[in-house]
Amino acid sequence: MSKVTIYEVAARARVSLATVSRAINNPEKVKPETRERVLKVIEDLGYKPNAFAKGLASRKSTTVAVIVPDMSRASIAEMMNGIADIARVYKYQILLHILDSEDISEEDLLKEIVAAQVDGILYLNDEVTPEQYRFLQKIKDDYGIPVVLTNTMYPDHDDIPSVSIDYEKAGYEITKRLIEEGRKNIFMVSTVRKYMVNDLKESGYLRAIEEAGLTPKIMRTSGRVSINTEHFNEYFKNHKVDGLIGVRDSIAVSFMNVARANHVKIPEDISVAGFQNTKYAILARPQLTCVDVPIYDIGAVGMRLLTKLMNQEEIPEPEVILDHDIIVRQSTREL
Amino acid sequence: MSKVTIYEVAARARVSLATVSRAINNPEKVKPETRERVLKVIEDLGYKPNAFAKGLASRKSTTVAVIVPDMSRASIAEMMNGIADIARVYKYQILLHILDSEDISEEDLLKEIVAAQVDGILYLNDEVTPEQYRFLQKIKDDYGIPVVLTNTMYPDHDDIPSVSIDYEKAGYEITKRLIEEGRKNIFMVSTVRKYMVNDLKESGYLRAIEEAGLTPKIMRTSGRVSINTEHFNEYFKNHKVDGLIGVRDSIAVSFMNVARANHVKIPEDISVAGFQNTKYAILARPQLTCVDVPIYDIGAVGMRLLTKLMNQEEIPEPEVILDHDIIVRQSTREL
DNA sequence: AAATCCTTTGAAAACATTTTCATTAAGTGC
DNA sequence: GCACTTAATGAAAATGTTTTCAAAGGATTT
Repeated sequence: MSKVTIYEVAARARVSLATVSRAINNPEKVKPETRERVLKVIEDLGYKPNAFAKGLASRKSTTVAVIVPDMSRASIAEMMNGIADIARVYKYQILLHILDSEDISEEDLLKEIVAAQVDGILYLNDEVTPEQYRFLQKIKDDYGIPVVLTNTMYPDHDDIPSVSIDYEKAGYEITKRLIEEGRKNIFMVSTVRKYMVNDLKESGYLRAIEEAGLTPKIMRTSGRVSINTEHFNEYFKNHKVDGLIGVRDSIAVSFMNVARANHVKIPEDISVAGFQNTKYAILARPQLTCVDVPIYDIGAVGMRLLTKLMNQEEIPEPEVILDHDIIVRQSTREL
Repeated sequence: MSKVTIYEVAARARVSLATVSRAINNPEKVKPETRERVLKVIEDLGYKPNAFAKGLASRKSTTVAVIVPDMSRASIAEMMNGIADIARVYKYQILLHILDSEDISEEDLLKEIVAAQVDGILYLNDEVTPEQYRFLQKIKDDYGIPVVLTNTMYPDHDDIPSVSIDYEKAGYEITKRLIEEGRKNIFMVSTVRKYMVNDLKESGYLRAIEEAGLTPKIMRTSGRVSINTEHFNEYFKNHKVDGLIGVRDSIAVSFMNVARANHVKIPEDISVAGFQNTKYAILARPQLTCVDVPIYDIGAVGMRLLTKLMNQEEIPEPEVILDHDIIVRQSTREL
């Protein structure tokens, strides 16, 4: 059956509770032969310490809260894999919070998380509003719970550590690549809704465009693929375009679909590039050139960073920037 | 600061601990005016009950464990959204376990989950081996923790409730559709690794093929898109094909890519269909005809079912079958 | 041989709730 | 006005650990 407690283990091993607890948590503090005996009994009885009692007594939960906006986004899901792998290594459990589309009651979430007594928080939202940032600071300061941001950053602040790539640089590089191909009318297609990471991509784009003396052209569209088709058809009827960078792979792919339906050749007429290097990029025809974001690693490194913070270890740098690549495929010209 | 306990609330409201507890958990058992007063103090102090103490004393965690094989699979991720939405409604927390690719030590996982004192378990793996099934039965029987399977089922057993669509029927219907288009050489492309759901899809395919007096042709490929290209090129050089059904959208899409690279016209020469109705199906050209699996709903219904089991409510039917649709797009002929 | 220091262990307190049981006060029926 | 029920509350036990403190015993030093 279920409930075998530390009492039974203690009785059977003819030791006190304290010794059983020590045999489990501080093995070096108990005589080897007693330890053996205790562990044998634990094994025989299939004893597993009650997590609540443990958490209550030790004031540690070995649990981290992971807050995500929407699990169906490929980047979020892949980050979860990285987080889970590292969490497993360091024996942390993951309490998952998926934010409700609109009514994100931050106050409630805060309460819930604090009540759950997590040891740390991983915040995966790629948009961090000023309110959200303050709210995370509050958790950190008032409750002493460490927080790590992944795949995003909050400019000019480094009191909350973050793990990301340099999106500005990536935006710059991918734009530069199209410029080097000789493209003159390069659009960046971003989202209507403002995301921090997309702003950074845009900054990088602008820097490259201005450096080259070209005119920046930013179009904003819905994140929804189905709407894009019409939107693109409408918009690009009146705009000259020979290069296009989507802030997400899916945006770039849906643009390619529209372009090809209009008998525009890619990459002969237009070079197209995206961000993220998801399966969409590979399944598309032509295959999509894009910035490869090491999203699994971002999750893994973020989790690792959090474990350090939870153990009060020193961290050398609160803003971790991972390397990115540019994967060149058939949607851009060769140089 | 952090730790405001029930003692402080009790003191401030000039009542006993018991009354505070009741005001929160059994409001009808305390006089309205006392309740008001207590709740006011709770509000003022920002009191939130300690989850560990609560769990320890009440022997309930209001937490469910969700076990998934790999979060980056689109179907898994979308199911999580459904699960999380329902969990939120019923105030359950989600403890996420992502199985490690190969070394799934079921024994350890069992221990971990039982130790975490979860009230229920949602098992999202779309493959359930006999060992895994026994292991789930053990959790259910030995520890009395309810378990629900989603997007899969275990044939000839109904002691563990499941939520899924009728994959056999779906396989039958989509095959029938291609037959009605006049296709004679219809392949099903399945995975090398055996999955229960894929077996069901194959059964349905076989039934339709045999009914029509055609020859069944099942090809097995890796799940990995990158490998498929070569594999397809090789295989279909020597096989006549005018219809193809992929057990996943991504398989169907990668086949279409290969076919079109070989100047095969879709749907004129070959009709192609897939399963799941993911974003891949919409981003592909031609857009993919496929079985629409209500994956969000499967997650949501599974979670709802679990809440009922956790509250010892009667459940009318241990095997819930949700409806599916067939979404006809441009990768198949019109009828 | 005494003093000191480790090592090993156990008793009991602490952790923050829920829940049971008892008590008091108030309401109801006759 | 009395017995009886019901509503509201509090005291204390129960939940299963970890951790502190003290003690006992053995080894080491002087």
